[in-house]
Amino acid sequence: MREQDNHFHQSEVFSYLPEAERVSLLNEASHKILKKGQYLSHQGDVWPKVILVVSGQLRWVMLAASGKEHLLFNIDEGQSFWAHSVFDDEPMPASLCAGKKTEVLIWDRKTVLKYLRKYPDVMWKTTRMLTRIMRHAREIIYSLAFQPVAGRLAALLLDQYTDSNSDQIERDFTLNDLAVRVAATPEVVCRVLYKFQEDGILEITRASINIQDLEALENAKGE
Amino acid sequence: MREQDNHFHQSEVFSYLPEAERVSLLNEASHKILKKGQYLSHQGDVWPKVILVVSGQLRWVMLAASGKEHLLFNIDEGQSFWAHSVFDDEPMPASLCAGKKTEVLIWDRKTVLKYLRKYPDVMWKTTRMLTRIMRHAREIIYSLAFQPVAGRLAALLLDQYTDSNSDQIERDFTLNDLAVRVAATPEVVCRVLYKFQEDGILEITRASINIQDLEALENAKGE
DNA sequence: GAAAGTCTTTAACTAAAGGTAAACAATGGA
DNA sequence: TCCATTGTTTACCTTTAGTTAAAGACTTTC
Repeated sequence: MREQDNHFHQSEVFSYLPEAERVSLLNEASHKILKKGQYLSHQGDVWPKVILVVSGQLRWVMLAASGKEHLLFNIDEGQSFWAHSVFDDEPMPASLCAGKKTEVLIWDRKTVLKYLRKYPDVMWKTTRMLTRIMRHAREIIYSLAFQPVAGRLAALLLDQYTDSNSDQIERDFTLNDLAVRVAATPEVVCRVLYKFQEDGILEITRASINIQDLEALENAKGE
Repeated sequence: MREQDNHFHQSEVFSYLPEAERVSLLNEASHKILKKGQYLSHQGDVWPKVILVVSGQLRWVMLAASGKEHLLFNIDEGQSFWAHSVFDDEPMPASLCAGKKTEVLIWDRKTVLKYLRKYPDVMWKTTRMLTRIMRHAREIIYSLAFQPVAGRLAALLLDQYTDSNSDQIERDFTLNDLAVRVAATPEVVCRVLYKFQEDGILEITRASINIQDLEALENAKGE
């Protein structure tokens, strides 16, 4: 087992397949490298694929008619994603776009099903994965319906903070990146960030954001 | 086959089971009658059940810490619902509450799985159902992120309109019922409705809402 | 290193939505 | 019938968010 294949062997559903089958399925994957900003699939396409991000990051982005966009979640290194069309043959409800240079493995539905059909218990694991995504969608709806921008932004910062392990957050994202995640504009995000600084919750420089008062930030998040 | 069991035999996943199995599964259902406003399950409970609404209506309602609520969708007569806990044993992300007097059939996870396990292709149908719900959640997120209250309300009215077949909508719902669905307040809903009337899109009386200009309403909905 | 472009920050203004309160209509019991 | 309750409507005010514009900081490219 090659080291770079670990992500695959430990992935959410496939890890439950017997090893021999896993190896065989891995051999049937096609391989693609995306440049930053390149699209893997477009909203509206019927695209019955299963993917695994080997390195880099994909973004699951919803596009509005007006041209605005809303980033629902990232698919990071090691994570897999089962396209909606796999299950119902309908067009995709959002687009997959590389956030940086990204390497992915791709399988067709029929390839994956060929393996899953033999293992009903593994097949059943896909329902757990879909439920996880539904729960995530629920959180997004909750925060849009009940939380003002400040609350959603606080939640997002706390997310970043838990990923890194210091209370300093590197600013390797733009204000627009944040805005697209909390369904707001860069100007509003900027204003809210400086409001947090005024309240002693954050300290902002051009290179980083420091969390000064974790408890207050949790509080701003609500609940 | 009794007439009142038709809903079950034609339901989203179970209809794919062989008839003998279906009859047997139906016999294992427990039966419950809910009064209007009564809860079948509460947000936060682990509740691994599958249900079918025989008559009446259940509401899938999200509760905020503040006490506000947001109605995500209704489960109407003949529709089934697979609780999240069935798939992942985690607490339910919202509550089920009867919108009127409602009769439901209820199965435990283990009962349903006993049957499904024998039919992997039927089991796979659950993924299609979960995907349908995910797509619905996506629409809700879309409208919260990109549409103002007026757009969401227009979409909801058009929904009601397509259900009835006249361009008159009976007002058998309160302003609060509407507000809870579009994540707003009754006062704002009222204001928007009368704004629509001003624009010649609707005609409002205390008993009904008339659609005067369908195209303009479609337009207000966006896209 | 200069120029062009992108990103950040601030301000002033506008629009949208929520909160509160009060008047009014309809409904359902007692 | 009257009263209490619930739902509707309107007005006024506050808060929140979006728009526009402009200046400054940083990056990239030539």
